Amino acid sequence: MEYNFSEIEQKWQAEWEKENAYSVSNKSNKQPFYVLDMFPYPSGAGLHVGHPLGYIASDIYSRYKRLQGFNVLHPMGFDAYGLPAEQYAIQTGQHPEVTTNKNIARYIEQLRKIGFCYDWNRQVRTCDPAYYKWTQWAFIQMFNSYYDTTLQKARPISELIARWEAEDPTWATLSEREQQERLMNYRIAYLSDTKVNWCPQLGTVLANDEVSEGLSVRGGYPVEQRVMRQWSLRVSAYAGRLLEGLDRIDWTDSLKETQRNWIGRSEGAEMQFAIKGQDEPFTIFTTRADTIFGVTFMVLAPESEYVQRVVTDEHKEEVEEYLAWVKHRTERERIADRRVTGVFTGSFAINPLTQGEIPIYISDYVLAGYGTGAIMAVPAHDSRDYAFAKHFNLPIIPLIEGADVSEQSFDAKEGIVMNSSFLNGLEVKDAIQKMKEYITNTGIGRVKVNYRLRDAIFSRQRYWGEPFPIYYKDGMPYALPEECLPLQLPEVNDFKPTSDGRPPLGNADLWAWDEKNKKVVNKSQISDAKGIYPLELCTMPGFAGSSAYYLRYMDPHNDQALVDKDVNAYWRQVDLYLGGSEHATGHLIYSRFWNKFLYDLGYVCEDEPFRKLINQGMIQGRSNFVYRYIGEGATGNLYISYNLIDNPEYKDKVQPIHVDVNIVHNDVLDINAFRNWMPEYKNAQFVFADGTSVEDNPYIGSPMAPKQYICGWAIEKMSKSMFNVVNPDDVVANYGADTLRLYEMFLGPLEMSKPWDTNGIDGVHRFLKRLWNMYETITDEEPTKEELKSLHKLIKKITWDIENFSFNTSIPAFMIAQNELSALKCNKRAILEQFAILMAPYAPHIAEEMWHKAQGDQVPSTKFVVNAEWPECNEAYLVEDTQKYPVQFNGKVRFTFECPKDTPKEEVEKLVLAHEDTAKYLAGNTPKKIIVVPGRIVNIVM
RNA sequence: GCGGCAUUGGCGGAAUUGGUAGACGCGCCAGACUUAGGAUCUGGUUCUCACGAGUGUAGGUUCGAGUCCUAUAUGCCGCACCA
Repeated sequence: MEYNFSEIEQKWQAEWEKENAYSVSNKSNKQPFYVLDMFPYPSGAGLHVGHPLGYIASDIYSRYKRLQGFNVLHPMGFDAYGLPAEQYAIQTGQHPEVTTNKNIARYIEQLRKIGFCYDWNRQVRTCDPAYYKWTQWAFIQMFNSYYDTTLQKARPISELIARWEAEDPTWATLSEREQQERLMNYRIAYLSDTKVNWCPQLGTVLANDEVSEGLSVRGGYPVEQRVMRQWSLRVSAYAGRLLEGLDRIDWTDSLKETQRNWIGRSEGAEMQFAIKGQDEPFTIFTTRADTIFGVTFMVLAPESEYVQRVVTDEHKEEVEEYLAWVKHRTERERIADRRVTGVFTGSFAINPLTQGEIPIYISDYVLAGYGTGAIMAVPAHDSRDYAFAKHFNLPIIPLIEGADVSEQSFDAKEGIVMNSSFLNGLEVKDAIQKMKEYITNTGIGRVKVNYRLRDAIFSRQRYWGEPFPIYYKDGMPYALPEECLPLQLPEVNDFKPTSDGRPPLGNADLWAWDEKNKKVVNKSQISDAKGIYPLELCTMPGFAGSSAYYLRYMDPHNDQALVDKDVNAYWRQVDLYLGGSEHATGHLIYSRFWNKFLYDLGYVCEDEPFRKLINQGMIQGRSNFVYRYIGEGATGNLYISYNLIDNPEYKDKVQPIHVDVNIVHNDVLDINAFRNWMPEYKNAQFVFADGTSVEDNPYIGSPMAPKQYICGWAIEKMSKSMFNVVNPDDVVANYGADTLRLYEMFLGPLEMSKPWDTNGIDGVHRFLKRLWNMYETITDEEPTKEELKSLHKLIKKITWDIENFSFNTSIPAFMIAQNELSALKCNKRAILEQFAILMAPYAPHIAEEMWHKAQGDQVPSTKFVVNAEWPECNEAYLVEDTQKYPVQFNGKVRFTFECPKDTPKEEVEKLVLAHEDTAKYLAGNTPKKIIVVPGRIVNIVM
């Protein structure tokens, strides 16, 4: 019987849906297990074969755990807010919600076809008010909390107020506005004037992880620095805990390193330097306190608040000029042009140890956002200080024996210290330690740990995002009462910023807060007297909605809490999280921060959200090329087969052109499809692999004309412009979901990046067909020792593979076992039943069918596949069941019809001719021949 | 510059705790069935005529190394004027 994958897969998908087979209960005596995929942003392009890689792996693991008796939570949802839908809205006027819902529908359809065991009842969408209610709720909690540095955790800000009321007599004397301003310095979600990454083309602010090399990650537009009043989240308060938490979770080393890098802990000292002629000293941060005897100048960041204090009158003009110049430089220019720049302030600092006078400079190589925005420069032992000293002709004092600083600085923290008074003769490491003790004891400074991690800027000047549950009274922000959530995103008639440059929500009319009646009213009514105030115009960034979605899946329909306490206590945390490493410094930092915050306030029971995390590799595209002849006498219509392009007559006379990989099979071009692909290739002529141009027969590789045009190939990013996008729907239609699943796993180790190469998928498909045939007749005989041995080897191997996420090595194991059993002519029920169960996580549809067959269930299927070829026909239909799909099939038609089992050859031929589908396609023509071959494929040749 | 990961036939890759290197698949070669093969099945396929050699390169540890150590090269990824 033919392996009719599409029939089998549709049948079981419908069955699973009908039975609600994968819905999960929060009440169970079983042990819980939570497997999560990073939810996708539903882009307009739909899924390509790279997307399901991780989903397939997590699905295998989920099904395995389920078969082991765990209660497995395996949900899916959509990260629905984002720039592309909004950009599209600006261009077309189409509401982002419409676009987004359309894209989501397409994603769901694509995902369903692959046979995942998601509990769709738990689907979440970040743009759904019932969902973003809890995003806004979390924001209010952050607004109403502060970070207690003694307890090292977030506490309600009411505790801070109570303490000030009790201990600080000035508190009561402050006006409400002054009190609010003071509180703002402590809130975990706070408003401040911050230097931000402003992207003019996108018209919005971006977080650090959304900017790369001075360009926006989305769109690649230039980004400049600007000071704006913005919401931020005090992520930096959690830097230490985010770092230390990494030691307790099971993530890959590379990902942990990336996060450690991003958090950037460095242990050093803060030291105070007096300014000559002033009372107040200023503070610098250094990790090399031991080099203080080599300080020959000081440098301030241009934005440093110390600048105005130290600039003398005669240098004022020069300094202002420099500051203006720095301000105008974009981030990109700064990165590209790293020439030494700077200016002298006219002031001198006093070295606290030598009492020597040291000139103070301003330069943009010192960053305002790190440490104190001021440094002591030791040119002999810091390459940046060295370059600066050389440029301004400042002295360089070597402090380490044997270090040659005539050409470059000696940055290494090793060697014996010299020229350093009481540190002389010590190893650098010991000198650092001794100096730390010295400055602590003398009070010159203190030991300090600094982090590179900055607070997350949380405002976006965009429409398509969560509105802030915030209104402004007397210029200060106030949170909406929790019971008023969600604050729904209002309608606007224009998605662009307003003409006076305010964010798009400035276009909304119904956008003011009536404090007394607790409702949204028209903004024309705004008046302090009536207690009607303006609402915040910014929306939240993309990471807001994705920071706690894993908690919401636990209890998605709860309208009383983000997640019920008991439910949270049952699932606890994500046991296995799968997704791309591109989220290492964004989502995976923010989520951990968000979770730790909720943990501090007692809303969740685990400090870390994701116990084990695996990064699946990216799937790259494998592009195909044809080679246009551009040598002498070229018409632009001649294409040379890849195997010939190095021949002397063609060498350097061909131009590679991307060709759609979907009209290339195993690197052989479908020449008719190529001619129909685009008008410019309509009259294409070829030099085939055999070196001739004669086309005896239009069928590729036909025996009557063994003409093959071989394409070249290259590994590139999968993208539309390279014509190398492979759609999973096409693979499912041609080979079935089970083949797709097995093949994606078979490609290589999950974590590694690898190209999608369709060559080779036939091998996996063949295996399934062979396996299928083993279930033709099943006996109740006792299995032999050999057969059992083969099965048990397989059980051991598959178990090990899944436990170790080594899915790629399972497919060979299945193949070997199938081969062995088939060599033993094994068709015993006991064996085949077990085989089906082992296959179930990997290829669930065929496994269900096989298992039912092994159980002796009636599984009727008498369909034949008919392949018919029409040379003249460009359009044809693929008929399956009762549905009719148009296909571009190069003059070939494929459809199915029913016919009793074991019908003789001649009888089948007659039946084919008599069949109504055949009649439809024959359209009065008489076929040259009908061929029935052992695989029960019927070929009709016209 | 700092950090992480990788490197095995024509190709993707396997070798799980230091123990027969190249499993399995693709491709290729030969054969069978066929008007035909683009279907299916069978056999072969690291290199070398062979002796032998062989896991990027050079050393080391070991009875034994793809696997451990040292150095080095190449590629990919992350961070990067972070004091």
